[in-house]
Amino acid sequence: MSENMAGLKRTNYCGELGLNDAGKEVVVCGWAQRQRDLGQLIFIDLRDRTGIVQLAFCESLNKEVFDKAFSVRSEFVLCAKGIVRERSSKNLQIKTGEIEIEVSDLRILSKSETPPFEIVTDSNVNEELRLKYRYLDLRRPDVQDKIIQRHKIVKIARDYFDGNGFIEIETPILIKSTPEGARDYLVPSRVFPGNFFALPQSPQLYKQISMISGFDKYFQVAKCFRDEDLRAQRQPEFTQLDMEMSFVDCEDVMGVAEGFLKKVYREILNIELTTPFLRMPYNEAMERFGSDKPDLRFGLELVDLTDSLKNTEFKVFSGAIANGGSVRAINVKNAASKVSRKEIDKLTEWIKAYGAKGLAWTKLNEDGSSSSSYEKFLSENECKAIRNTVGAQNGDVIFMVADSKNKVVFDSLGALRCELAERLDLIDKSKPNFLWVVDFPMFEYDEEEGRFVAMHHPFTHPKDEDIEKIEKDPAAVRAKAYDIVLNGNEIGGGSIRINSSELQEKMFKALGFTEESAREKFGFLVDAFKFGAPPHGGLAFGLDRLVMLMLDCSSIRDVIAFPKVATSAELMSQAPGAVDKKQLDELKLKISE
RNA sequence: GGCCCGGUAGUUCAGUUGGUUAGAACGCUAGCCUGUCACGCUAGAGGUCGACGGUUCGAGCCCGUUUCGGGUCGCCA
Repeated sequence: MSENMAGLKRTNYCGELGLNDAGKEVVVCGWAQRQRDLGQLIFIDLRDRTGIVQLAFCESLNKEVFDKAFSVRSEFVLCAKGIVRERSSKNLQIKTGEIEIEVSDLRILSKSETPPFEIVTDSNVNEELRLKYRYLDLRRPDVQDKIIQRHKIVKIARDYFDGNGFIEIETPILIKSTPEGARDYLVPSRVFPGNFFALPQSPQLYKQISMISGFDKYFQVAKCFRDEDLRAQRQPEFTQLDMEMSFVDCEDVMGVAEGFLKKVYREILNIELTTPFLRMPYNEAMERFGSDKPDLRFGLELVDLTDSLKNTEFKVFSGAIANGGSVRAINVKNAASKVSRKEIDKLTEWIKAYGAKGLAWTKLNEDGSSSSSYEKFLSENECKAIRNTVGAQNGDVIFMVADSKNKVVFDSLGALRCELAERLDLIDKSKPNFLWVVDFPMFEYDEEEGRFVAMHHPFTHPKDEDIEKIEKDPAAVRAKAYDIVLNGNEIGGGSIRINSSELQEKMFKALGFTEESAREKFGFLVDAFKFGAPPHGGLAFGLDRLVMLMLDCSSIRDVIAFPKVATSAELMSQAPGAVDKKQLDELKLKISE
């Protein structure tokens, strides 16, 4: 039978004891990390969230307690009372290694089966098993530490925003579905059979409404939900640090966000960030890096070869250009000896995932010889022009993509750029690289829907000078939107919002909403705009992603206590699960076979 | 939905060209041990090779299907 703690009260955490405590009687609680039985002497390492302390048991001193210690196994929950003693043989590798506790009273509060994996730092265990036994995985100090760091980051966020006059407002989790954007998680209504709530993809509309209500500065640690497929950096259920401010423009919001990052980096990582961060227009980011979230820790910039190649006989290039596309290249310095022909062939296959039909390349060897996939189809002048334009010298490798869609050229070369930098170890990982991408296009054309859709969301304010183009030339309208990028990862984004019902209606029209559908979906917001809406704007950080990058993790699952796997199932609780027929009946739902 | 990768003792892995009884380390169990701290020594237990089907005299290995997990494209206003 397990024992209780009657008469004992914890006095100290394990990891906090030291030489200063020598001679004191203490009570500690925790899990048995390991028991070492030396015959007439037993040591137990006791672990709690602060660290480990050694308990010592001597058969000749206290036979009853010694016998109890003999029976202790890994992960038993113990409570021990004893005197802190300076050790005769110290272990300076652990924080509490100068002392031990000579135990006079030991309680086995709970026994444990042998755990399916050892509870140690840096254990290399299959993630599926770790997630099934997440409660054990979370006992591992390194795993636990990430969750504690996350707590500290959230605490800093609350303090920072509170200190700057923001008010935390909880917005609803059961809301109305708005089928723009990501797929909603739906919750059936019992009271209104056939009707559904949606879980919020973000608190967007409510935080805007709270501006209209006069709260002026809003903040929330907000759970958000998107029923889309997962990625290493994406969970269906995630947390945003969400904020909104009134009477501001872009720079004000970005300044507040920078202030937060500065504070959190200083307090968590002891890194002093230099603000303001670089601002880069979207068009420049795409042209130079093929990405709206470029990683600026390395070069490998894209070079536009369209002018040199528009008249070439080689139809792969000239055809792409004639159909409205482009030919662009990356020149990789001194890579000829590091990138084999076989690897290039693999990259050619790899890049097809991004829509590229192929990967053209030229390898300029150190000895002046060269090989190329395309030069034989080009004139000597064209070959020279390419080499000159990209600035290639002996030892370099040129990669090129041609496509009639610029999006394909940018996406594929943008991805190739990052892949090559990773493979060739060109990334300066010594410090974090922050960047604002600004001046996003207001609209992008959706071929499937056959209409323009909002790139950010339909409440984004266009740049004032572009408002007149909304009807005539929607593709040229830029938005007062900004994304914050860290090391090539989007960690947040926001915008100044529309605050006039006239402009909002104009936007809905440009997006192809009929008056009725706009009213049906967002009528309450349009109505609210009619009653004195201040100019306002805001931003949301993807908290999970920010924490992941700050703690140098490769998966977002590492910084979420109970994450979901690729199928969006949760392996520990086995969610989602079937429900009783009675529950379905109450909801007037039937599961079709 | 597409493509790629993976699944062998509790764990991490090895397993040759398809060939006798599938191995190692750690963990676990028992015994011994008074200063260990990744304690040590001795002995032992532990396997549906993810599942199903096929090829074969013979399958952990080859083929097909499937399941679970990872990565990625689509998707993610």
